[in-house]
Amino acid sequence: MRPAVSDVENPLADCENTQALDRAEASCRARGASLTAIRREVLDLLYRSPTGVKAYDLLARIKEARPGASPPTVYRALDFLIDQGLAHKIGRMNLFVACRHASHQIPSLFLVCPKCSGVTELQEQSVMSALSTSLAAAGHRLESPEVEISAICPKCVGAG
Amino acid sequence: MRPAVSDVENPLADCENTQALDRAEASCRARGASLTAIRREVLDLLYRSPTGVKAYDLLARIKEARPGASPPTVYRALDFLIDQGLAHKIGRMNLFVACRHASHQIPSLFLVCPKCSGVTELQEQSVMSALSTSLAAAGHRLESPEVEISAICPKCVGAG
DNA sequence: GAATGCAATGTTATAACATTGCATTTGTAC
DNA sequence: GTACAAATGCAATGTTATAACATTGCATTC
Repeated sequence: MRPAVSDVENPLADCENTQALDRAEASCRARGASLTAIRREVLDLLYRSPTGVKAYDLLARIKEARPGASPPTVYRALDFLIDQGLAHKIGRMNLFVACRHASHQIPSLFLVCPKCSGVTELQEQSVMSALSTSLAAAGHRLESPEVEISAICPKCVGAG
Repeated sequence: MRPAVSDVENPLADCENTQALDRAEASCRARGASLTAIRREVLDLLYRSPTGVKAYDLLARIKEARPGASPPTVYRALDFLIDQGLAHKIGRMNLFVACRHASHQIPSLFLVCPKCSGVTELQEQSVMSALSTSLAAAGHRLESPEVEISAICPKCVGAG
């Protein structure tokens, strides 16, 4: 199966993550919220798992540094990050992913690969405007900026 | 909250359901599969719950007639119905719905209301073609004919 | 500097959702 | 009627998520 968390040491990526974490911290503060140590650690783990990670895998990783961590520890952090627009939940797969897009003016598509469980975030104006129009016509209103779609990823398409 | 299962007696609907069940049985047989009693009962319960129903609510209903029923009883039936294209699972809500469209040549949108958990199935050519184009451009291939979207339903939009 | 308020976290337990594995029965082809 | 596959019964377990309550740490007020 897929690794729970990116397993390659990569100092360059670490550096990018630190910057992203600092930006996230600033944007939380700007909203009067605080990216505490736990939340920052969870977000860091999400950044290191670009194709999504499960809550209990996160818990296992968090426990390495914080042996007392329990399910609520990670679920609270995840709820916070989702509230802050820093992460998304992929309902179909019970998978959590960091949001790579600074702000969600445009709703995102999440392509979930049913073969490898990988998640790709995509922003497509054309799809979203067609969607908005159809929803409005049906009397519905798009609520969440997250639309999940099962789609086989390029790697798995190739693998057959 | 919403009722687990449609609670109004309605002989007319019963009749429609019987016809739909018979059609479903025929289409299974045509594919070399068999819509057994349990599966038929589960599908019947799905038909009576147009906005979706949870697996353990189904289990409770099934147990009324079959006291020995257990989680695998309903999950196996649901898996079968999904394989046969007679039902869908809404991952975000752990909700199951009957499919109202005879065949899924066209993928369906499932509008899941985050307020009342109701599910509406919608077929929109324009959205789906925009989606197919974008996915193809990104190297992905739509796998499941089911696309779930969180959207507030007309009733809840009105309720504010 | 004690008391208060409050957000975050710790801790335990349990609810809710889903699957595995294996024994038994049923249906059906030969 | 034997043999085989499909379906079901059943118990246990695995997985995901939340409830309920206690504690900590820090800022503010008195």
